[in-house]
Amino acid sequence: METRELRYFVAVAEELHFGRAAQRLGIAQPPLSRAISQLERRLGVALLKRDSRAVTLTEAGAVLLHEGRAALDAVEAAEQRTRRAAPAGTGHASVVLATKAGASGELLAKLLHAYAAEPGSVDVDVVLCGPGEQERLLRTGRADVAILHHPFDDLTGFDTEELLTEGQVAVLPAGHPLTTRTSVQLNEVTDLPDLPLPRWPGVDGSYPDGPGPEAQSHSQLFQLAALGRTLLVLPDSARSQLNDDLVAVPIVDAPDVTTVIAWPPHSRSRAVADLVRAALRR
Amino acid sequence: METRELRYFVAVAEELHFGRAAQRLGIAQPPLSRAISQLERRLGVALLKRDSRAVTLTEAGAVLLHEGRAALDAVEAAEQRTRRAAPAGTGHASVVLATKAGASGELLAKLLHAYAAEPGSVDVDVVLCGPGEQERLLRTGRADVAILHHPFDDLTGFDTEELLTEGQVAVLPAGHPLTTRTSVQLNEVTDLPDLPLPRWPGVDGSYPDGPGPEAQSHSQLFQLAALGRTLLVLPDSARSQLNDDLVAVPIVDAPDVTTVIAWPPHSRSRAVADLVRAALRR
DNA sequence: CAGGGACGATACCCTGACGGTATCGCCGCA
DNA sequence: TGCGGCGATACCGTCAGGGTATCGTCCCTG
Repeated sequence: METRELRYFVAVAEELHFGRAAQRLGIAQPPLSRAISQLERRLGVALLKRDSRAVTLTEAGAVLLHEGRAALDAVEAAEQRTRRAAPAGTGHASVVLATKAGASGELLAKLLHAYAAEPGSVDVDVVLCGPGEQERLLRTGRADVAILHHPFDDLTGFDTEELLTEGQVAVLPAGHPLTTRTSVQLNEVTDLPDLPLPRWPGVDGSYPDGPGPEAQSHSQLFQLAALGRTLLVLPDSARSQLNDDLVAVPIVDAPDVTTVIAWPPHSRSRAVADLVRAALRR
Repeated sequence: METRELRYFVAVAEELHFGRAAQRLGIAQPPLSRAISQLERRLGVALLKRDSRAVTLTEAGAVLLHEGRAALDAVEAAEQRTRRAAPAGTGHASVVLATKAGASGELLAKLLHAYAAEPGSVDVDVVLCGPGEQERLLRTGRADVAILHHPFDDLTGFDTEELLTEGQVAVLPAGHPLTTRTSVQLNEVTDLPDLPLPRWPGVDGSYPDGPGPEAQSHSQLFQLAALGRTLLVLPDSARSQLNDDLVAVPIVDAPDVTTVIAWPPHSRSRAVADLVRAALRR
């Protein structure tokens, strides 16, 4: 099976529409139809059910969508990591570490400091990205190692080491009635009609529907929270970034957030291993 | 990057010889040369160093060999699992379980029995294979779940659950001087010139070099051991398969063998999950 | 030192896979 | 009953990728 076929199938399986998929792939619809039916013939399995008016996945199609995405990620990772591999001595080697912008700042600083002190340490390219994006970077080889947050990020398929477990706090504007409390319950804050949760752009840049305000950065978030336009639920360590306008109240029943350092299980990079070791010794 | 290019590169990287690689791929040498240099141009990285007389991998080439193998495995796994996915109700679904022939027989029987008793259990295709082969089957999607043995099999990239940890024994012909001992040390048995370790065929069917006899099956192994032609080092549980001609003596300093059940981390199969649960409840 | 052989690169040709346009067939809907 | 949306089919052109022949280089050897 060629990656081209996989890409074609994944596009159709995601769009469930040959025309749109073809457009997304930058080709015409007929060759796409042909490629898919040829793939089905070669596999000997129906992948899509085309009854008039709607395209749906068969059982096998769902499997191929799932496994195919993983395979495409692996191929892309091979390509990216090869591209980044320094051509034997030329140029300086480096590691790419992906982390959520604005999260675990102190921990990260300590980690980088500890690693830099190691003998034989190389440059660390820190990539700050939006929530959930680190996982993608790691799976597609654009990053070598990442700081992830359980249970928000999907850790399946990665090797991980736990760095920190903490509770979560509700961030409220100073003066809000609940700020007099020493702790709150999750349902007390998530149901507040005047303080909806903010909305972040997805990978495609569009925003999910909902009542909350749209935000693109952490500074925007904090500003919106200070203005009483949104509620933030953040890990405990984020308190250090709050100013006087904002008050953090622990949420007693919110799930604990575990910060982990993660890397692809087959990684052979010494730099990654050293980074992980430094992180654990921190 | 297309899988064809990856396959070509992996072949050359493994053979370190364009002619042989081309032969293995069933194409002529010139198109292979072209494909590789084109790949290098597109990646912008040198993958191979061709100084006269020898082809060697560059740093980047080593990365692509490693990551590329993983990617090819993932693509093949996608293909195999899709092919095996029952076309929505047609035919009976089944799981493929790979295990080393002759190992952990009792444990396996209990596991299968426990699983079969579960509500909603499906047929389990048990594939008996040579040592180390299960891992490959699992990585390439020809199996859904496998019984592996730490530290012999490479578990990186799999989710696992431990089932059993045991010591190892030396299997000697009845009457051998060491059979009077209640335990031995590893170096006492591996250095015996009269009892070399047997040799197994590799994946390509050829035998490694060495003094030991060649064997293809477990019954051959036991027969060779009984004839005093070879030494066997096996996990403790293998004692149940020995007859009177053979005596097992515990090796005090041999590493413990852990039997695990392993599956790909992104598996979504309910059957696999049920099997693992049954294995733990066994 | 000349000749041969091993090996990868280059030159050149040819086939067919893949993409494009035009059109069909089917279905749902006004 | 005609129209529009959508996937499949027919047909055609192009170029990517495979084949053969040959070259250039290096090493080995007589």
